Amino acid sequence: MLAAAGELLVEKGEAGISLREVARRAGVSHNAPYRHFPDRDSLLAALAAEGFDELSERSRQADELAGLGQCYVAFALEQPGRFALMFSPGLDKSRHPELQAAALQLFDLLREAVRQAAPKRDVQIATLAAWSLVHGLSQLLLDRQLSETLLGEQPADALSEQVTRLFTEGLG
Amino acid sequence: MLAAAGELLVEKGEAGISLREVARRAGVSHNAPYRHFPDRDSLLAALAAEGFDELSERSRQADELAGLGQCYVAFALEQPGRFALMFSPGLDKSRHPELQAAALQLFDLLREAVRQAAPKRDVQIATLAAWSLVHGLSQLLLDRQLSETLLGEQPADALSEQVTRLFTEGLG
DNA sequence: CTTTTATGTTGACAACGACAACATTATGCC
DNA sequence: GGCATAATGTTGTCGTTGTCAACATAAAAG
Repeated sequence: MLAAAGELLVEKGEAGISLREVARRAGVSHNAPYRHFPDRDSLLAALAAEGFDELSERSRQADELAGLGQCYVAFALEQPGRFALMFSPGLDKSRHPELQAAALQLFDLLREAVRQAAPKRDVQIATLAAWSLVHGLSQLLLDRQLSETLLGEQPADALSEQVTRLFTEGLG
Repeated sequence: MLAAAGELLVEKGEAGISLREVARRAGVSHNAPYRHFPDRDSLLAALAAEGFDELSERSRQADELAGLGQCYVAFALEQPGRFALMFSPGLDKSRHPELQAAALQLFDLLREAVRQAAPKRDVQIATLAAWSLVHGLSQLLLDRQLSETLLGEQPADALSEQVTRLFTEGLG
C-alpha cells in the first residue's frame, strides 16, 4: 500500500492520492486499504512519517549545522511531493501520534546541532530561526514560478549554501 | 462566490471548499460557479490572489524591514487557511497569471525593503534569506503540534520579534 | 425590436471516501 | 491433526463531488 501510494505521490502529488487508485496499483479491491488504514488521512500520515524518518536518517549523517541545512533543502527538492505532504496543513499531527513523533525526532536533531554550533545563543530562538530559514528556503525554491522570476539562474544548491552561510556567520 | 468561498476557507480550510457548497451558500444552483470560474482551481487561485493583495496592502503601511516581517507573520496567524492556500503546492501559479502577478508584487515590496535596510548586501541573497525566515517562521508557528512542544509558552509575536531581530542584527 | 452575451438551471456521468456484510486466509491453541 | 479467532480481501452500496452538456432567462448592445 505505502509503495503504491508513494508512487502516486511522486506522480501526481498529495491531491492525486486516492485510496481506490492505491488499491488498484496494489492489485487488490477498492476497499482493501481500509484493512490497513482507518481512513485516507491515516494513509497520508503514514506516508508523511516515512518522510520524516528518512530525513532524520540522512540528517544523522551530516556532521555540522550547515550540512544539516543543506540536507534539508536537498530533500525538499528531491522529493517535493513528500515534503509538501509532511507539512500539509490538512494533516492534523495531533491525530496521528506516530507522525508527530517522527516530526519531533527530526527537530530534536536540529536542536542538538544548533546547540553545538552556537552554545552562547538562546537555543530555542536560534533553533527556531535556523529551521525557519531552511524550511522557508525550501518552500521558495519549490515554488518554481517565484524562484525563476525572483532569483535568476543560479542553481538551487548554490543559493542554499550562500543563505545558510549568511546565517551561520550571523550566529557566531 | 468569493465571499462564500472565503467563509468556507476560514471554517474548514482549503480541502473544505467545494464548488457545490459554495453555490449552496450563495443561494444558487450547483453549476452557477462555472459561469465565473472554469474549474475549482481557478476559484482557489482567485482566493489566493485576494490574500496576496491584502498582504501587499498591509505591507505597504509598514515602514521598515522588521515591521514588514512582523506583518507577514501576523497575517499568517490571523488567516491560516488563506495563508496555506496562497502557498499550496497544488496550486500551479503558472496557470493562473493573476495569482502569479499578485505574488510577485508582494515579493517586490519585500525586495525593496531589504535593499533599503541592507544596501551593502547582495540583494538577491538577502531577500531570499529574509523571506525564507519569515515564511518558515510562519509555517512553524502554524503547525501547532510542533510549536507547543518545541517552543515553550511564549506568545507568537514575541518569538517573531526575537527571530527577526536576530536576523536584522546579523545583516548589519 | 432583435441579437448577442452573461448568467443561472436541470440533468447526467464517473470517481471518490466511507460503510456494512460477507468470504477467505492465516495464526495460535488444544 | 482440528478448531477458534483474528487478519485480510471482496462485493455492493450510499452520499458527495467535479465536470460536461443542454436548456432557460435576463441584460445589454445594436
